[in-house]
Amino acid sequence: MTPPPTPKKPERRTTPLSRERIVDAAIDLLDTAGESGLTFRALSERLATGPGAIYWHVANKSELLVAATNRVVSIALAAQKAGQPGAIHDVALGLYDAIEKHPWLAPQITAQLSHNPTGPVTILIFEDIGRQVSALDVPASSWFTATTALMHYILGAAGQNAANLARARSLGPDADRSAYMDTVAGAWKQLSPEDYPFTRAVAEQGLDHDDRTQFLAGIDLIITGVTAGPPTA
Amino acid sequence: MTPPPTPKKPERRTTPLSRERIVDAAIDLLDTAGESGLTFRALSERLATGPGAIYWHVANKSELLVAATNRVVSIALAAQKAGQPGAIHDVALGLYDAIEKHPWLAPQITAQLSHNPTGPVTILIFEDIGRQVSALDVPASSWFTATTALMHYILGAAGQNAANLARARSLGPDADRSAYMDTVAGAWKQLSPEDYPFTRAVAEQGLDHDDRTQFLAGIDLIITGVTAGPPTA
DNA sequence: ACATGATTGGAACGCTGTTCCACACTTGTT
DNA sequence: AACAAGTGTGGAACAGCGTTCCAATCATGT
Repeated sequence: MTPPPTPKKPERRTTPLSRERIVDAAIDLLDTAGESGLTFRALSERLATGPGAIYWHVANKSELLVAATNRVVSIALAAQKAGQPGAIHDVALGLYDAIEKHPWLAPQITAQLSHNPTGPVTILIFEDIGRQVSALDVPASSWFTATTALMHYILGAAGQNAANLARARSLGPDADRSAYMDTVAGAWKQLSPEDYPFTRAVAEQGLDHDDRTQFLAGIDLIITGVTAGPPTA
Repeated sequence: MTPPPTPKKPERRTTPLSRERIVDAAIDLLDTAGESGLTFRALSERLATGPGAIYWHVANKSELLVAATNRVVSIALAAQKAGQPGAIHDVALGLYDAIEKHPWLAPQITAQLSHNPTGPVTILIFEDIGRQVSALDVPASSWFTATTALMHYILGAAGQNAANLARARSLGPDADRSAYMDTVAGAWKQLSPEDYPFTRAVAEQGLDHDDRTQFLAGIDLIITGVTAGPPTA
């Protein structure tokens, strides 16, 4: 509605290269080209600049990865209501879906849990899961254990699922997760019955083909443990 | 007792550079110099050879990491007896100790769970944990969920603990885990009570200073969930 | 004594994250 | 209107990485 040709603000240039734009491009690159696809040269090209310019806005690659992770996690956890029944499912599925959409996320989060336990990503997730745990009817003494157990299960299982999906897709666009799980079960059935009786037995009974149901079963298992048996603190 | 100078077997040369020796050196390098310390050049130097020679015995770095992981995990899980009460604790602590001794192990295992779900490391761990689960008095339908939950918790929690330990050591040789946990709790107490009520509450009540007890509490929590509440399959 | 094939180790290639610096552009002051 | 200052840019250059290549060496069968 106001298109005079360069009036007062000549608009520095087309899209002036901000930290936000860099993080956006980084996330896009990670999603499309994978973890190893994020390089400063590829990023430069996509942003139509040189590698040096990026370093004006971002200290190094590590900080860039933290920022990208933080952004995605924040969005995933943004819309949560506390205290409601099934609220843990919402938080868990929020992370689950984010990790499925961004397969690089799970390794990144676990790496940041290790390298920076007081960092924003760590606290964001811990707080969000923990809030649902504290709404459960359990003594405060088991909060930490319960939250930790849930967090590790969510990140591990969701990461595993995302990896399975990515692998299934790489085997051909027609093959879905279901077909891929059959492949895995098939491989497991080849194992020696003497050395690997359990894995074979599980393979025989068939792997679950509904990933979300399987994931939530694990969540419920832990919740059951939390509410059923605090061993008298 | 038999020191004739080079009798029949002149002994090719001092230590002829086998795949086993390479893996040994790699593990040593990972333990002492960390994940980023394992390079083919450092490895060459330690083995008194060139980078090219290593490639005769090992296809690439990825395969070398798989072999190193496999070796350490195999040893950690070697002495396990099935079916005994508390056997899950033994398996869990076996992995826990191995990860504490080799801080690079947890990230490696989770990466291999993703990249190669039918690989030896994956199956080794899954089988060993699962065997203890199947000895529990639960229906076979919950075996997969229970084993998965335990596996992810063990790897996540043990990895976190190892990272904490490494971090504590890097802050000074006198500081132990206990002092480090106080540091973390201190940082958490600085958080805004409005945005992070749960994390603050947990920090106030103090973090557990006995890492193994804390770890086993999580294991027991999951086991309780497994035995108490299969929600009527 | 020779030929063969299994090993070795150093040089070289392409890639990475990162640093450096000469250049443009915007802005505030005269 | 002209200039100084400082913010932002982008391309060149560096060290180090995994990996490949190949001429030289060793152990061995003939």
